[in-house]
Amino acid sequence: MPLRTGASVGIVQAAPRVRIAPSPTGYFHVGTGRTALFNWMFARREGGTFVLRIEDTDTARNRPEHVEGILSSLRWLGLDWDEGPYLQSERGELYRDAISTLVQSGAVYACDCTTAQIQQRARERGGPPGYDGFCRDRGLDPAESLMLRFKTPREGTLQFTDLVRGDPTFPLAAIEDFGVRKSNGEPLFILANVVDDADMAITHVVRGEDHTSNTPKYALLWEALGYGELPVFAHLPLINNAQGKKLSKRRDKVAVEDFRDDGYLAEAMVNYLALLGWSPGDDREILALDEMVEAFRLEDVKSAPAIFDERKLAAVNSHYLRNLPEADFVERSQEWLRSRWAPLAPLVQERVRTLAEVYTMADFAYRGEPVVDLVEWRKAVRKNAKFGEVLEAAIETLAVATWDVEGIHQALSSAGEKVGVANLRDAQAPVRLAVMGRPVGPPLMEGIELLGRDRTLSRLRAGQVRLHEESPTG
RNA sequence: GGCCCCAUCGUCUAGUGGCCUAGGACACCACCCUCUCAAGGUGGAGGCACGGGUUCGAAUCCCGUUGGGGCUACCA
Repeated sequence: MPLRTGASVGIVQAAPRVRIAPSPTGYFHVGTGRTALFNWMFARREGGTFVLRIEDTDTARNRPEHVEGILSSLRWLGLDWDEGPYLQSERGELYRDAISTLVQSGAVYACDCTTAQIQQRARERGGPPGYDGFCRDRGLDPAESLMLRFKTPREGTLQFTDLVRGDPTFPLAAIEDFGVRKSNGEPLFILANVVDDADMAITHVVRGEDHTSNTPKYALLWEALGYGELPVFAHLPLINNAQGKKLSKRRDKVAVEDFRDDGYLAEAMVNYLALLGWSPGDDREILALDEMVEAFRLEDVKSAPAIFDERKLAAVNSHYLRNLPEADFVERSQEWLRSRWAPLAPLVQERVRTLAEVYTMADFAYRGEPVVDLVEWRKAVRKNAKFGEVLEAAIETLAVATWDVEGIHQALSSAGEKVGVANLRDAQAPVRLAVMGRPVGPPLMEGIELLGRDRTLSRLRAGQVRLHEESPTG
């Protein structure tokens, strides 16, 4: 049970405890990075504790190896945590206890509705989508393998303290009977989240604005569990793309590790992220970590969303790069070069005759666009009547391929079959030329895997354009 | 649709009723410096979404309109 001295004693304000609670999705979102940064700055500024908790309750989706990606991204950014990582997957007992408390007090009830049934009823009702409380009074046995839902009050309002956006008020009637436990017995996000925040004595919940509407549910659960005084909230504005939509993996570059791989310095990344939604209140734009900590106040965080502008990030980055002592610059650029080279080296070892040849076998991985050997390109086009068709088919199959050597191999094979080329080699030559620019080089599949889907596809498309330009009509 | 939130140059922001002829940064343009390109320096263009109030005075307070975003899962 958390103890908050500040309110009751009124003299000693307890040191705040904050947390970052990412879920292992396979990459570390820049928005999560910024949330982590703000939590971290707040904790450091106030002499508080920064807790790392991995929210991996969804066993069907989370992969344990993804946790390492979270840790390494946090370390790269320089955001050291004081406690954790705590894994929710190892804290099941806590959630089960909380659930049985809720069952005993009658705060929750069992529900056997399927999603389809819920939607069906909503349609017939003609009203808003969402759960209608159908099972509330059916008295289903909560001991069964059924989903458990929280009995949300049907009237009244609920308000909570939010340091960045005033104190939002929600009408309780708008909050449906949300689920707290899956039918397989696993806790749902909101339950685990609340139980852990209480157990870890979190005093300030600093998270993205996308959680604002979860907060009433959070508060309801918190109260039902008898946890006492609610934490203070701070919902940070979201980071949007140029279209004004929240950054998503599907359309945008969002993974912290992608920025690292593209050659951004961690200190530049942190500096830029800090300035998204916050400013020290004066005209300073370039700030060292300790200067940011010194000036940081949650109350100064803006409540309007910000658009992520990579050009400005690049400007901040170039500033840091220029100001590096020469020896550091040498060291860090070498380190970056090496990280790209390491996975490639074993692939070219048995092909090069001199170390100098390493360069021409590897440059495709370093350049934005490959250096295309036009003599070889034309020769290959002449020899293969289906050159263009192969590129076309490869774009289609690679766009949806599983991104590993096996998946890429399958994609290229089926592309070859689709256009009816005699053997796999004929299907590969055009792809290799388009992607690597040369007829020889590292193994195609491995090279493509390393390059990544986006760059591979854009090179194939560039290849199609080149094909047209190279062969005027006739 | 319902609920919540937001609104200063293209973008990130300063601004919390008079210091605002709205400041800075990125991007853009011009010039200077310069063996090139950068970097650096100087200057320029560019904004308070709209309409009502409140006030001696509104970017700042209130209301409305418009526009935008988030949430609305047995994901987190």
